[in-house]
Amino acid sequence: MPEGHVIHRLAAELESAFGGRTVRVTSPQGRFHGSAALLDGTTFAGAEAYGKNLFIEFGHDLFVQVHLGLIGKLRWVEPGVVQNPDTVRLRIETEADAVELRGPQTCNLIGPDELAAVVATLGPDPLRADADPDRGWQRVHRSGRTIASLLMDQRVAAGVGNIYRAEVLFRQRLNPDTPGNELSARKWRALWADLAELMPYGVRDGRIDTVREEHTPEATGREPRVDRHGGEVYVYRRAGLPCLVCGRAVSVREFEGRNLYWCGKCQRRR
DNA sequence: AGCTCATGGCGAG
DNA sequence: TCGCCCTGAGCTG
Repeated sequence: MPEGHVIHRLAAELESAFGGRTVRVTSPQGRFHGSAALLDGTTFAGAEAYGKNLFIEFGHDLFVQVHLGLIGKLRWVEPGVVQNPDTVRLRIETEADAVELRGPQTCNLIGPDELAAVVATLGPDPLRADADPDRGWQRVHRSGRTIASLLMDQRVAAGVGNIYRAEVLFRQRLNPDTPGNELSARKWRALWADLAELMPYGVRDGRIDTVREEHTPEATGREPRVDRHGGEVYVYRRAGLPCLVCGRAVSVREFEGRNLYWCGKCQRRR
């Protein structure tokens, strides 16, 4: 379940559990064994998120780059016993806390130069204080690609994924097919400001909530999405259900290999 | 028990 | 644009 908010939340949790402590580092699965052996017994120096990338520093200038991809998970577990070791790529633990990494797209031991190179490929991250939204705009306003495509491009806004894309486009009442070069600077700024407002809630709560008070299913009498867990959203995975604002059935279509959700009535305007 | 899908991203063609 | 990688939850049978 990884969009940027999850990664930032994990970075903070890792810091608070392991910061400054000597840690056990292993790869029960074996696929990261060589690197884990190098890190075992070192000091956990810090963890930081850039978009969907997590960088964990051990000792001095030894970084593990983690990217969860679509199915990867980093979970807190009981210290001591390892369940299903065959899928645990990386495990970090002290006497008090343990965390396990399964199914990551990336888990690499890198140095500061490689870290800088990865960060250089990323656009501004709405969750970072050092983000410069204008870097994203430079790409958007020169592009004939649609805003739906551009928002999934990590060079435009690092950390945004399929849920935040759908939700922020809905909240801004923006048609997903609007070409970047037809978007006004004002609309881009509003889009960015909305992401910068929404995503910290995701970090704080560990779930994505985007629905304003007056539009909740309780307030409107309309169905929430069927998923049992997860936050309250306007359109993501609500295809066929009535739009929480206008009542029209929410649309879905496959776009660039992913499901794109939107309301054909609220988001008519480009 | 098996199948499908998922909040990503890459490389081949 | 497609296939592929990694895992596990939530279905179906």
